[in-house]
Amino acid sequence: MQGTEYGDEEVKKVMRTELHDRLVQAEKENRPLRIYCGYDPTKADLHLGHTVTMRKLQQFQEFGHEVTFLIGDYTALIGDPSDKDVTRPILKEEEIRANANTYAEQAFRILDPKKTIIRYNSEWLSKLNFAEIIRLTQNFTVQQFLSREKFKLRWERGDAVYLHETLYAVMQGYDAYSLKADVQVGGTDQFFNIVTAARKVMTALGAQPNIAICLSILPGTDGVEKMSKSLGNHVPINTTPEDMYGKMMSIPDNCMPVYFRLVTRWTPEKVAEMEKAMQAGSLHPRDAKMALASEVTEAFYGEEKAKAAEQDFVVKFQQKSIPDEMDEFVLTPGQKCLDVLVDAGMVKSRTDGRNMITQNAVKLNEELVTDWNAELSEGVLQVGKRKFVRLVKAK
RNA sequence: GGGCGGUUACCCAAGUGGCCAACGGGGACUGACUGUAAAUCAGUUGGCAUACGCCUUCGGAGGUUCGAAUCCUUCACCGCCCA
Repeated sequence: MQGTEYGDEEVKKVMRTELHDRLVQAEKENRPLRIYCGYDPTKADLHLGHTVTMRKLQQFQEFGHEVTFLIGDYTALIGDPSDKDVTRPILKEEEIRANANTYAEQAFRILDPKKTIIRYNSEWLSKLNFAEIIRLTQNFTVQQFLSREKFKLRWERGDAVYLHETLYAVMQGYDAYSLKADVQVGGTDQFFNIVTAARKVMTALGAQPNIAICLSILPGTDGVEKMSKSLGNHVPINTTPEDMYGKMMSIPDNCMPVYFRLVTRWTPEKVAEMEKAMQAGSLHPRDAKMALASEVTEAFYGEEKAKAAEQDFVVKFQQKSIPDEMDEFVLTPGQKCLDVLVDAGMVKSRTDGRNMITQNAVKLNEELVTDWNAELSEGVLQVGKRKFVRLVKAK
């Protein structure tokens, strides 16, 4: 149950008991538990935040349970109103399909492809007829939806709450029913969808309600907002080991504990131990964060590449020396420093380049460049802390 | 359908004829300090120009004026109220 959060101790207790009972029941029936988590293919790239639930799925997988990775191609037609306080733009079907394709591939960096069942919810949702939908919605009152925080907020502000948005939770409930799910994994923002909607739909249709595993929301690299690409505080999955390691090092100290629980493979004992050591002062927060960055990077890229990424980080940022690999830029005779900065894409404009130079941000071979008309020789040109380019002469 | 209010740079937001490339805040970037943490201090944040200055920008188009983000006309979008 590491990293779970229900906002209510009672609910947590109930879920814990139910999970225990269900395990016993499944054992008797000589079958594994059926676990699932749904992902709406609304973006092309996944980030670390998405992997929180995948990691939980993976843990179940390790214990031999049956895991379904559900791609919400049909729910993506609506877009989950849970995590937004504004109406979502509606995606085109082609976009959804394109995104869906990249999802599974990225998910398999965590989940075992051989043990994972991939399903699309259009499979059953597209077959429902109007009468069936009416019967499903009879289980809910408008008040239930209006009392949800996100809808309530919009209601009070006088913003639109569209009728179709209420169907999202109903659809998710029908997913759980169709999959005969024992357990549904999701973020705390899924609490309503899982606990209220899915369990109700399942019960109404005569099935055993599924058990919710709600996980805390992973904050972004700013340490405050929920990780999301649009806020620019995300750690993408499709990136380089160096970038991933570096991004991990930029998270604030105070959100390390959340990261420990949500994105590492560490046991609760190990986490407790590290936190204790940090408090006692025997573990430097920086070293703890490096361990965290290594662990996360290793989970995606393997031990060897993670070690290399760490080395790269130490060299580049802690010792502030110049990295081995960087892009090359071929000098043209007569080209001034400012031209090089602009042409090599190191600065966004000549004005910006001038500012950088006057702010002592430009170095050639570790020597400050103060004249933007200087003609540069071969070597390594650096702007700010992390932009490097190797200047070479034309052959 | 009628009345009123709004649309300013990445975001929020001030500006209601010249002193406006446009106050302030947030964010971002750079430097100092450091652990690519936090906090703090200093600077930059339309483009071109090593300066003087010039050019483009305040929802779109047109107009008034020596001069417009600011006034007028019109179009588009958004919000509030009445029907």
